[in-house]
Amino acid sequence: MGEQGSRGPAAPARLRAGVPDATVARLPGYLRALRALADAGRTTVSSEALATAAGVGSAQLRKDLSHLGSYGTRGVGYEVAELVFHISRALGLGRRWPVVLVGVGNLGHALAGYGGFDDRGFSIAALFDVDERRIGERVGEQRVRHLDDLDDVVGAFGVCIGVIATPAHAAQDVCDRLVAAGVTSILNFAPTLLRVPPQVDVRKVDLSNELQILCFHEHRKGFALVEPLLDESMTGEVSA
Amino acid sequence: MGEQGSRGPAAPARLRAGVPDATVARLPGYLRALRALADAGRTTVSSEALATAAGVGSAQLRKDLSHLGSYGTRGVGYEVAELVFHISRALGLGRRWPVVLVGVGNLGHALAGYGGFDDRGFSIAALFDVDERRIGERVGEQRVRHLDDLDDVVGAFGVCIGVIATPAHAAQDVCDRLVAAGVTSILNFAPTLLRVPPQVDVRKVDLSNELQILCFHEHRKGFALVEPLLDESMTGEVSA
DNA sequence: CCGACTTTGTGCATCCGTTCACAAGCGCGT
DNA sequence: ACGCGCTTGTGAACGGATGCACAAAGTCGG
Repeated sequence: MGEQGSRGPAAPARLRAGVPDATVARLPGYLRALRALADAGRTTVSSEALATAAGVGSAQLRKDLSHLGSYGTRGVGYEVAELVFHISRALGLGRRWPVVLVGVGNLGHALAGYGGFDDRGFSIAALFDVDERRIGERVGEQRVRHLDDLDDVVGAFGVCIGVIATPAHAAQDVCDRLVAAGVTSILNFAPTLLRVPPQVDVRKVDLSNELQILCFHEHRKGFALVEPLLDESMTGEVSA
Repeated sequence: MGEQGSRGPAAPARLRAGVPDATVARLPGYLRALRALADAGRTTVSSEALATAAGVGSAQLRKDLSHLGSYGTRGVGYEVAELVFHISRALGLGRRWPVVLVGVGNLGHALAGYGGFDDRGFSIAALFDVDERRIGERVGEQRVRHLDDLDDVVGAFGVCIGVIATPAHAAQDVCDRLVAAGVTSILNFAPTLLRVPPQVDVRKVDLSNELQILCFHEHRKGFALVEPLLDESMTGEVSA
């Protein structure tokens, strides 16, 4: 993607196209912090205050926001409502996004009942499973449908986001069917690497991975206490 | 930090201490891919094959592994079992880590029943909630205990990892109690930013965040189809 | 109307992570 | 025994992200 030439002063310098991934990943956090501030009655907020509320540095916050445009007032700060609007629009939350969820086991139930969906901008278009015993079961406002109906639902609602909450062994097959039906963004809770065509985005959430990462740091903390600067030669030959 | 002089062949150059975070975050993925290979009967694997299985580039895999040591054989590849051992050890998975889970709602149930825990290296030391109606309920092999018992359990099992699966409004309080009890790593499923002392690690998993990030890319795809190179001037004045 | 104070937006330097490309090392066939 | 081909490990270039520090720009009080 070639974005060049921000030099032209006549052009309003729209760099909307080039929002770095790292920034995008933080925008939802800013949005949440802003909503909390709005609920608390604040109408304006400084970069310092918002950054603290979102858990980042103020310089980083300003740089992130600068990628969306100049929506602050120097000497004052940002207007909360305005910033919410602009961040929402940058994230594409202007419309309501229908989402399909596949796999209505323990996790699927939890996700379907989670506030995170209907909360802001997302609605569950349908729940799917392949287990005959679950078909027809009511979960929230939806009834569980058979995965074979996927194409119909995706077509009818214009769904482009799918959530996979199946066991690992079924995930790739479900993924393929989602992609075939036209879904182009997938959130995967199954502990498997999904193979998808290049135009499809996948994000993975894996409990086990996260625990192992925490575990590493915990492990290091332990060593930091006992032997701050020694290398661990004695643990080098446990095998054999 | 100062690793220079690979010229000295006598010094074994132990850089175990300096494993980059980005590398650590990928190690669990390598581990999973290696286990899959082992289950398939493979005893050795090249960086190219393992990288493909883990969804990364081969150069990145080799560099990541080089941070743990030199456990490959040139011209051959890596021995699967050996690599599993070394990565496991680097992650601190040599022992079994007890974990406490707070919040036994929909999500808590799902997490407790998830294979990811007992699967590899983790075991649930106890489940906690504050809702009297849930105290005593059996979930898996555990009974739900009251959060007031937290200190006892953490002390008795030497727990240092806690998982928060409560509603957002309760998360900070639960977090404080976990930290006070001695927990130093927290996996947070509640959509809130947790305030913790600097020595405590927090990782956050947020459904809504992930969906919004996907949403952004989906949003961009839509524009890419309609107007590949135009900037979106007409969407600039939706307000007012 | 002006000057002092506040806060944004951003150039710049730095750091970290990724990728390339290749020399070093190992096994194998002859 | 020896060279050939394969794969690792890593130096080095590259690109992106982070944080600092300050000029630009606005508000507010006098």
